[in-house]
Amino acid sequence: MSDLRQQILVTAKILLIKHGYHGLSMRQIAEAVGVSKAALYYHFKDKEELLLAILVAYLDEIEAVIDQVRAEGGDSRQQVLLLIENVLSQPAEKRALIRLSSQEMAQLSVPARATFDRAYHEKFIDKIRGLLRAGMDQGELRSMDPDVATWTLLGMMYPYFYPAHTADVPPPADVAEQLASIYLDGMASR
Amino acid sequence: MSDLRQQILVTAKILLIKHGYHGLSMRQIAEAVGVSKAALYYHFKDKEELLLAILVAYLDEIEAVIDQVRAEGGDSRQQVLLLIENVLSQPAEKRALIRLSSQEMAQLSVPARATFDRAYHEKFIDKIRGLLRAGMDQGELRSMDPDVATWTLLGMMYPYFYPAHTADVPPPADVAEQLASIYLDGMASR
DNA sequence: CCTACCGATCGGTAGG
DNA sequence: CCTACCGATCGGTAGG
Repeated sequence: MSDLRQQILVTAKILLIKHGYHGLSMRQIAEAVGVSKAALYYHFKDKEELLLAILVAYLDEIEAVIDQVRAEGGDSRQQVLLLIENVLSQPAEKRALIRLSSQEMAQLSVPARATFDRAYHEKFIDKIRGLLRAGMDQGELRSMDPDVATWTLLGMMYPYFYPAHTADVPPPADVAEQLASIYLDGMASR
Repeated sequence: MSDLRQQILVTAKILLIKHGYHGLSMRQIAEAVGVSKAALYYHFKDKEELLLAILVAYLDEIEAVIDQVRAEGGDSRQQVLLLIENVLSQPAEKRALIRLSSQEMAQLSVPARATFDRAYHEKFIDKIRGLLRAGMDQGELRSMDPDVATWTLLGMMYPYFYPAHTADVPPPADVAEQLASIYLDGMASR
């Protein structure tokens, strides 16, 4: 992986967060990096491949966060708290990327969307669902549709993936506590 | 309000949901309506004003839904259930617009964003927060930061504002029940 | 003079 | 990786 490729990814990621896929031009990226537009096309087949590289690289980071939470042990309820804390304490830029993943998916071509969707579920959704399902099996969480449980947890964090809420800093730690408290009480086994 | 203006709004709304702001051209809208591009510019100063008109018109619909829920009475916990049921049973197109509102806000110019932001809070966020705060004052909901309570409720519904989840039909009624159950148990007074 | 458009084209920029 | 371009399309506006 060349230095320039890395530099392109870093710069393009920042611009993508600010402008979205269609609002961002290859010309713009090239100028920000300080290279010609052709240089971008040397490293990435087209605009879509560049977007995909940014998003998939980020999915790897998310996966690492989730794996770390699961490895740190504790029961599933502690893991949910830890997950919320870890996700919300990410820098605003990283949280924005989670939102962009689902948001810009619709802009992808059919094959690219299929590729991304697979990684999105494998590295992100399925991992969280696995954590929650384990908690249900252990009787630590109430038994319900694991998909609804997963998307509810993600959804609760979603507002903090928008710039409007973040003001470019992570939300205070007590927001994570409040979210965890609502979710865990709502998901308590009965 | 002329017929053509209405027709433009209806058509542009559908295209906006599919393509997003930057992915949608005035040309495309004009062709879909069956008029010239100049006709669009007769009714709307520019592309941004058209987007704004679509979103603000939809905020009025949301406001009506919330007002209706509050008018139907019942305690705040019943109103939360009713709100979730009503929002999730909206057609996929309407739910997609809620997501677009927050999503495309970032693409607006500074003055346009200020205008929209005011309407967004007045007709949507503040109404829900008012409902929840009333519930807290009555002791029907646990006392906590009303903003966190509001965004948690909205966030839980967010996944169902994405096409990936909706498959163009409303989620089954028991999803609304499950969401309400998690939220209301998590928000139960203690 | 008006409202409600039209066909054609402007200067720039898109992805490649 | 660059310079020099392309076919097409972008948002917006001219005169009538």
